[in-house]
Amino acid sequence: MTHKIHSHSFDETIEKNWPEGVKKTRQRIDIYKVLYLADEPLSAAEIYSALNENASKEMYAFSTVYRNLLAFEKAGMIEKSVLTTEDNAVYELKKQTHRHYAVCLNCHEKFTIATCPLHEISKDLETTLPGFEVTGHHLEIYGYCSKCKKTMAQ
Amino acid sequence: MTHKIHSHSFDETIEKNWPEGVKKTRQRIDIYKVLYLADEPLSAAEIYSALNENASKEMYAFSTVYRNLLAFEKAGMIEKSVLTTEDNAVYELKKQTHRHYAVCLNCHEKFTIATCPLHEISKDLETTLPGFEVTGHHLEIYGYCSKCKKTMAQ
DNA sequence: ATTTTAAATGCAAATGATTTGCATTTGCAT
DNA sequence: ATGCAAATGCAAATCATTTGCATTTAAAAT
Repeated sequence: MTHKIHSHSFDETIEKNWPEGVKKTRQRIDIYKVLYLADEPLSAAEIYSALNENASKEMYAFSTVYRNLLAFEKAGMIEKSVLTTEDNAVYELKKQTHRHYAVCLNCHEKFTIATCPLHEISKDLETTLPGFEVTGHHLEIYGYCSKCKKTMAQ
Repeated sequence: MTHKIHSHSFDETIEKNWPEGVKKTRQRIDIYKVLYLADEPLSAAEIYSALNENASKEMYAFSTVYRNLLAFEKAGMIEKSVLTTEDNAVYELKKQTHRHYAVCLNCHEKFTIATCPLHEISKDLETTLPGFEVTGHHLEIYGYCSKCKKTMAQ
């Protein structure tokens, strides 16, 4: 996370997606990069750890992480969601592609779901709720994975 | 919520849906009844208020509400969910029919969505995740309602 | 390049939801 | 009726998240 080492596509991404009104600070760029490099939604604590993991840098405050996640969310850069099985929120960059998960209520393992139902739903919404502007959605399927079903049956 | 006055269909419901292993206590029956009478998911605080609203009865403890919601959830009697826009969980009885909402990120108003995509998704799941037993799901669409869009544009 | 200023940061303390330890009470099986 | 494991009530603990305030900093204005 030394921000002097930029991957080519990170520079492009940040260039394209950083909104006008959002002041660029060292900590914001680093938080953005943590989210950019993550392959799944991260909690504030995970982002905080990722930032402060590297002993060679100064530490960032927890409040800074939270305040900037809020700022990013308001600016439409990220999406926040809360899983039923977890007691904290998770955050991810808004991307064209996204995934949904089936979550095991027992072991909390997440299994990726192939389909995303947004498109059909949003069609219906246009007629049902005229004027409502959809900016995101969240789908979570829960139940028990095959492994846990066996364990719990015993 | 005086539990001596039972509506006919509440008695039937509780009779049919109360699982074997769950001990019936006064407080559990009252909590169940609050959920039964509610027309939308309730937070623990709302359930607590509904229980203790009536000055003529003894008070129930907050911990009792939480512990029993957990017990109900484990027993498959209720469903817990956390909305992105709220900072607390909400609970509702597991019923055949259920609704999803479009939530306004600004005013937090909830608009009912006509469609429920569970059926198509669960078909896909059977092939994608053999062995995973779906017990519930949660869909949330978010964005901005027409009223807030106007307000925020100014 | 330097000054200016509103916004961002760090820290510690506050908040709010939820959980837990423990002594007491209560379903319900014997 | 009796006994015991499970449920309750209360207060204190926990955990995620938010906030107040003094200090620093990005970036606009000079």
